[in-house]
Order: sequence, then C-alpha cells, then structure tokens
Amino acid sequence: MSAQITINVAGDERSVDQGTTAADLFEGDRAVLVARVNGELRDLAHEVAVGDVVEAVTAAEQDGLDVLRHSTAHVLAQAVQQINPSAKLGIGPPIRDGFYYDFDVEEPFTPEDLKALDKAMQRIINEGQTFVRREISDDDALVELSDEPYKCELIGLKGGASEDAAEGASVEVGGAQLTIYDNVRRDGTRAWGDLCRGPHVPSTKVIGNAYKVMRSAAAYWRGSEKNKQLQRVYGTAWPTKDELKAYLDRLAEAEKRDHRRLGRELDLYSFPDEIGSGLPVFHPKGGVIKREMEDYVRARHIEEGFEYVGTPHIAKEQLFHTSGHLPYYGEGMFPALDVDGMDYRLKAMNCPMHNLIYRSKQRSYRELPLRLFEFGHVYRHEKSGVIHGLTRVRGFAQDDSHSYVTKEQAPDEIRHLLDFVLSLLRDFGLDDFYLELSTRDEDGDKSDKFIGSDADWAEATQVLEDVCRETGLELVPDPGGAAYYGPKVSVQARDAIGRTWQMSTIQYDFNQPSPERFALEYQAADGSRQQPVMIHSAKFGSIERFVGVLVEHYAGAFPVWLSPVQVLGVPVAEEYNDYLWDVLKQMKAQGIRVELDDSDDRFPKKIRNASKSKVPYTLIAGEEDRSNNAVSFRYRDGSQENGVPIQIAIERVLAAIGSKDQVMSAPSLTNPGPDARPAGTI
RNA sequence: GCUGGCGUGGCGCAAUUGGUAGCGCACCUGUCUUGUAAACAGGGGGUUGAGGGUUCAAGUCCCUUCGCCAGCUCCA
Repeated sequence: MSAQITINVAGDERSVDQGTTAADLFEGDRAVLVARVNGELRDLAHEVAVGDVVEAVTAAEQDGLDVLRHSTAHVLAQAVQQINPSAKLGIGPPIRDGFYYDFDVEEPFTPEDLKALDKAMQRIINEGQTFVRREISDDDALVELSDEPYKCELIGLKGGASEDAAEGASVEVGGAQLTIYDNVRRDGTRAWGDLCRGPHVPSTKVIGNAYKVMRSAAAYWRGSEKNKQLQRVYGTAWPTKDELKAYLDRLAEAEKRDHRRLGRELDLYSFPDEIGSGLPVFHPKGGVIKREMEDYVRARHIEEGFEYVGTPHIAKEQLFHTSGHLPYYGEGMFPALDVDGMDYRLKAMNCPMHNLIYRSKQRSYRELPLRLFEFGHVYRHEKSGVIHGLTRVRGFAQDDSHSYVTKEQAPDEIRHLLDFVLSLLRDFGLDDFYLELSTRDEDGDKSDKFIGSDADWAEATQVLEDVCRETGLELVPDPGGAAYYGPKVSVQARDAIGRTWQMSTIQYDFNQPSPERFALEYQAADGSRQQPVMIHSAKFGSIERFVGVLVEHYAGAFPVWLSPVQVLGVPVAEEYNDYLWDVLKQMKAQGIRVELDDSDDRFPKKIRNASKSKVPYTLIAGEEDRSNNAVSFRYRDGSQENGVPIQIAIERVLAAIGSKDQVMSAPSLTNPGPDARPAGTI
C-alpha cells in the first residue's frame, strides 16, 4: 500500500505509486533508452518524484544516440581491461558518428587487438549486463579508483577547473555528485565499473550488433601537447545494424571522392616528393579547372570594385616585424633566407604588401573604400603531420583582398563582402552554409595571443556579429579563434555528402594599420588625417584547397564550365573520325574544350574510357549520324540522345557552359537541361 | 611536431621460415575497328623511397633519413 504521487509524462498528468521508475512508465517500449526528467537525462532506473516532468528519450534524438554511444564506449573499456587488466582508463565520450575511449597501455593496439576487442565487446553485450548507478563520495572514489590515475586526476579537477578539463571529461565528472556505473551480469555479479556521470542505457543488450571498432591512434591526455599521449580507440555505434551499414557505406563513398585519389585518376595534379611535402603541381587538366576559377573570380572581383594588384613572394624580414606577424606567427613561417647578409622571408600573408601599396601615396577619403585584390602566393611552414592533399599545403595562392575603409564604412563593406563571397560560392555549386564567428577569449587569460584594447575588440566583434545576423544564416560562436589582430567570420560550406569545409574568411582588422605599424592614413573631408580600418577577406581561402573541395563535392564530375574536357568525341569506327573532328572543330571555334578519341581502341573501350574520364558530353558519330548531319549525345549517367543536329548540339553545350549548370543526364530525363534555362552571364 | 602503420615499374597489387622480384591496367609495336563500360598478339620498363649495417645471401632483419596514411596537437 504505497502513496500516490502526481507527475507529468509526455505532457499528460499521471498519478503513480511512489517508487515508480522511469522504466515502469515506459514499460514495453524497448526503444526508450533513458528518460528526460525535468530536463535532465536520467537512467530508466531513476525513481520519479512528485511534480516531475518526464519524457522518453530514444536513439532517434541526439541525446539518446549519445547515451547509446557512451554506453558502447563503456563496453569497449570493459573489453580492453578484460584483455589487458593493466590498461589505465582515460575518458570515453560520444562523438559525431560514434565514440572513443582513451587508454594508457604499455603496447599500442594492433589491428589484431582491435579485432579481438570487437569480439570481446560482443560477448559482453550478449551477457546482457545492466548499468547500475552508484553514488560515491570523492574520498571513497579516490580509494576505489586508486589504480586509475587519470580518473583520480579528473576527480581532483571536478569543480573549479572544469573549464580547463579536456573536451569530453564532463561525461565522467560533470556533476557535483560523483557516481560510478557498475556493469552487473544477470547472475548479479559485478563485471566491471567506471567513474561516470551517466546516464546509460539499461542493458548492454540494447547495443546489439550495430557497433564497430574503427581504429586506434594516439591522443594527448586532456588535449594538451605537453601531456602524455594515450592510445585512443575509436568506435561507431548506431541504433540499428542498417544504420551502421549506411554509415560504413557513407565512408566508402567519401573515400571514392577523395580528391587525392581522383586527382590521380583524372590526371589533375600530383605531389612530387622531389618538390617537397605540401607543394602540389597542377597538370594540364587540373590547370584548366584552376584557370577557369581564377579567371572567373578575378572578373567578379573587378566587377565588385576591387583593383587587381601583384606582389612578390618574398620580402625582407623586417616587413613582417613591422606588420607584427613575426613575434606572433614566426613558427608558421619558413625560416629566413640569407641574401648577402640580409634576411628575407617567404611571405605567409599578403596584407603587409598591400599595406605598402596603400601607403605608396597620400590617400583621400574620396578613394575609400579602396579594395586591393590578388592571387597572393603564400608559404606556411605547416607541421609535417598536418599536410593533407590540396586541403592543407605549404605553398598556395589566396584569393586575397584587403578593403581599406573608414570606420563608418566598415559595416557596409563587411556586408558587401559577405554577400559577395556567398554569391561566389553559389556560382560554384555550394549553397548550404553556416557562419562561424571567431572572437577573442572572454576571460582574457590568453590575451597575450591578441593585440588591441578590449573596447576595440568589443566594437569590432559587434560589427561582425550584426552583419552575420542579417544574413539569416546559422551563426556558430568560436571563442578564442580570432586572428591576433581582430575577430573574423568564416563561411562554412556543406558539400554534396554533408561534410563541412571552411571557405571564406572575413577579418576585421583595427590593429595592423595602426600608427606604430604601417601608419596608414587618409585625409578626411575636414582636412584631418584619419586612420582607416582594413578588412581582410579570402573568398575561397586558397585556390588549391578550393579545387580539392570542388573535386570532392562533385566527385570529379564537374559542371560543364569547369570540366577540363567538355566534349569528348567518340567515333563508332575509324571511318567517322573526320566527320566527328569536323563537328568538334566547330565547337572548338566557339571556345568549347574538345577532344577526339582517335586511338585504335574499339568502340566499347572508348565508351568505357569516356565514362571513366567523367566528361560531361560524349559525342558519338556513326553512319546514322553522318548521313543526317547530326551527332549523338551520351551523358554521364549513361543516358543518351541520338540524332541531334550539329548546330543544336553546339548551342546546347554553349548554353550549359554559360549557365554554369551541372549536366549529368539527357535533357528529357531528370532535369530540364540547359536548353530550358536562360543563358545566364559568363 | 607526437603516436602507430606503410613506402615494390606511371597506377593498383603479389613475392613461402631471409634464397632468381612477378601479375593486371597503362605504355610501345603489329593485326584489327560500323552503335554504348575492357579486341588479339608481341615488346619495353623496377639496383624494391634514399643512405648505412647484419648475413654466404636482404624487398624481407637492424639503424638513420625522406615521404605517405590515420589520429592527436596546430591551422594568424
């Protein structure tokens, strides 16, 4: 005979016995992993109290999925300590697509170890162990976990220093009350336990077989280079086996799109060892993509009021002291070159040189905004381990501009730049964005990384934030990520398979042109001398990287205007070479990039090669076409349109180039095709 | 930079316990070429990333170095 209490379950008032658990409320629904009680996630074993508002949480929502993954991480840790009892535990939080757990072990994990772990995990899961929460005092925890030095360190950090704790540590010691989660077998024996804030799924059974141990790698304890490296095991976990499979398929798809692989397969660029790490070379076909981009971007800049300039790759070292880069950024630059006793540096940024162009004569307020733009080739001494294909290199061209404006003009200029970069990205087929606002740290204890007064920072940050809000795009804060001289906003673009890439950056700089640096000034209407502010902006960040991103976004199948070869002629037999070449010559005369496959391969082989090369238009001609003065189109998806009159064929290709459209299939099939669209501007 | 893994013809891969470096594609030559993803035959090409060492013998083992891959840290 127990007392009744009133609670709220999923919006409905209910009266239940005292001592009722969340599990009782959702009994029978096995999809429920944990409960949200008054907004806090709780184990299903949690007893509800008077007035509680209780909701079911399943793996369909992120919170539930995170709990599932975190519980899987516990199973992994149990498996590791089962196999190697001397392994010390680090932390094991859920992450995007899965989880990890860090271990301090004598020997790093081998691929065989990982397979063994996978199996050991399945055994643990099949045992149907329950996760049982147990509260413990700090002192008792330190005794119980005396063999786990990292856990003890986290207990010591609990509270005051939590800001400083490693990402993910909060899953262990997030609350004021320490808890240990014991894994208990069906026979009541304790299999394993871990200091953990929880909550967890009720039973390991819930994990099923929709998980996989992925890889291992070293990771610094608490994320600091100064600390010991632990061995991190990564895993993935999903609500169902099908979702696991879909995830693994996504990874395989991403691998097929890898721009390093496609660059080789499509003969776009390479990375010769002889030149050096992070120093790519563009082959003729990659050169076409790069040139089309550059030509277009240059033309658009000029339309938007930028003036095209040019500056050298190296400068006397003093220039970078003047700019303030050297004390702050010396490690990122290549070491000095001694030229007849004078130290020169490869430039890692273009702004100092643009400043000198600004300063080359007296400037009037009438000239502002003054916008200088170039493809500036910069060299950065990236650490050897971070270099990656075209996306992280040591030498690259920035599509870099600096706008010199009055303080009053700054908001408009930033708005102008943001609109401009978004329109440029859209022209290249990227149209799913969010913005990231990088600011100085709030708490000032890293302020030696930044120059300038608090008031100036606050003002500049506010200006950027206001403009970002106007776009209506999602805005993600990035505290501490600013440049040393000012806050920045960066445009993050999602590609065709949902990955995000940092593209454009716009940086508000109120420090570089300051009197003690470049002494930039202009004469105002009242005759006084004023200091401009400058706004740095790179639209694609780097040309090289953008090429890499486009290759992955399009999986090598570019829109027609960017395709290295736009039309590939394939004759049905040798006899039609001349006829087809005649058609291609007419296209070539219109500026279309054409090639004829006049090799002695047979027809089917030529089709195969055309298909593998991902050209947008394969133009086929045989007897039927020749006698009708026509050609046949074959598209990248294998669809086909026969008997197209030559003149219409030429117009169709030109229209697709002009519109910048993607063309994958015959016009009658999945899209209205270039003919149905206005020609657009080139 | 750190931890681990890996470097074999242009590319993708083989090579039992250390015991003659092979295959496919590509390339070259020849014979071929009539409608949608690989015609046939022959041929050339590698001192196994580089340097040093152990051994009768090293692609295989050891050291150094360069580079690549994954992750960490970094990315003004």
